[in-house]
Amino acid sequence: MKNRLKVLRAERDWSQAELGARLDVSRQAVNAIETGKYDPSLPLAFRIARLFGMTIEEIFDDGGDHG
Amino acid sequence: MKNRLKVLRAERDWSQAELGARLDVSRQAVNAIETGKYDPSLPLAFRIARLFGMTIEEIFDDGGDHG
DNA sequence: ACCTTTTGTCATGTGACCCTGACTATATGT
DNA sequence: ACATATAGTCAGGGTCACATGACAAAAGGT
Repeated sequence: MKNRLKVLRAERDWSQAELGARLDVSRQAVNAIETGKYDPSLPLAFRIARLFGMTIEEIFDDGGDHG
Repeated sequence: MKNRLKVLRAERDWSQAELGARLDVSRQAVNAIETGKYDPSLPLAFRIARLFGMTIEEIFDDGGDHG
C-alpha cells in the first residue's frame, strides 16, 4: 500500500516525531508506515486523513483493482 | 467504528458468506465487522469501498473529531 | 417433520499493528 | 570536539485482525 505521508509531512516541515504526536502514535509507527513496513489501522488512517484535510483515498493507494 | 455494511449488503440481497467470498475474507470476518467486534484492515476497507463503488468515508464512520 | 440457509458465537492459532527502549548514522550548530 | 535533531532499525512484548472448525438458534421450503 503506497501513501503520500512523507510528502505531506515535508510540505508542513514536520518531523516524524511531530507527526506521531499529532496522530497520537509513536515516531516508529510513522516511520514504519512511511517506509511501507506495514499499513496503518483504519482508525489511524481516519486520523491521518482528518489531520491533512483529505480523504483516505487521496492519501493512500492500494493499487486500484486487484485481480 | 460504525459502518453501513449490513445495509449495503441487504440492498444487494447478499448473505454474509457471499459478501465474504466477494471480499476474499471469511464469513466470520464479515460478521465481526458488521457487529462491530473489530474494524477491518485498511486494505480490506479499500476492497469493501471498491466493491460497493463508494469511498471509505461513505461506508465507515469513526465519529468525526474525537480529541 | 425434515432439510437447508443464514446468522451468531466460541475456541484456537498466526501474523499485523502498535508500544517502549536502545542503538547507529547523518546533518547542523556551537 | 561536543551536543542536538532527525531518520532508520532492531529486540521484546501486547492487542487486534484475520484464519479454520465447530456448535446452536431461527427462518423458509418441501
